[in-house]
Amino acid sequence: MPELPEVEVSRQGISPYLEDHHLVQVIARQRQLRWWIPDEVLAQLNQPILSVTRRAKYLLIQLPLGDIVLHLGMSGHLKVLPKGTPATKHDHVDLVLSSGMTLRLNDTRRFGAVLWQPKGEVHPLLAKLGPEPLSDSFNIEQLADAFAKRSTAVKQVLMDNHVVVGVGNIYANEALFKAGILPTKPAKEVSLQQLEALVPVIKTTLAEAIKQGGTTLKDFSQADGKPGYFAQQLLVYGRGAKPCMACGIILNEIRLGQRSTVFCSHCQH
DNA sequence: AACGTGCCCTGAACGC
DNA sequence: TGCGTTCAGGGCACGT
Repeated sequence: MPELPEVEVSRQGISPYLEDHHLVQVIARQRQLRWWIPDEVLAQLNQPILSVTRRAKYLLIQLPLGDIVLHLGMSGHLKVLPKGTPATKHDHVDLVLSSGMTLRLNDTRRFGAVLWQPKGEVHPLLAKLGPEPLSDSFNIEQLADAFAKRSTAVKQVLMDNHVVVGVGNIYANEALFKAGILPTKPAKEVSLQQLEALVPVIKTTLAEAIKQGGTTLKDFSQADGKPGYFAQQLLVYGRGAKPCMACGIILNEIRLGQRSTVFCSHCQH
């Protein structure tokens, strides 16, 4: 389940193998992903790779004519392997490079995507995304504004990509616990004081996970070099019915918008 | 505009 | 043992 930190660490991991190298071929074994790049575009991708960037959980492989946009979905991960390495189950796409290496997308559940964004255009799926959580445009004023008219549970609003990107279910649970906010609280009822706690919690939690992932990551060219789930300590996620690490009472687990939600009714208000 | 629900997908865990 | 069911989850599409 790549969340934003894992996507960013993947970007850092694959970037040295892609930037300033030439993309010579795209091998598609499985096109039935969530979205698929037009075939006529695939035919023109023999181009140098300028850079690898990230927007939300999308990776952008920048070419002179536009960007290949990858999304890892729920179960996707990337590996860099020598050209010709036999494909295994769920190895759906290869980007073959002039260096003799290949970027390979493996995605068991196929919630991932490969898209194309022509130079100078923003793909419709990326056009309406909210601010990056680690940027200055994600701040207390912006979040207060986004929460102002929303009576939906704050956790669901936080996970809305139009409000802020990259806060998935795990981080939403963790951040709300750390900020002492009840996930079920209507977003518009979150106090200024709580917002002032929440914004820095999100930033530091994500930044710390990226930092840990970056140090965990050794060599993306090894099959096992993918970043696993970071050693970060989860305080509430996956700990329903277990004691709260802060106060010891039993953590509640409910479903909110069909997502597992864990919280402490004593520590969160 | 805001909100709730459905759907895509595989594999693991669980129940009978 | 071998079914069938449920769950996990990002995020868009759609109906109200």
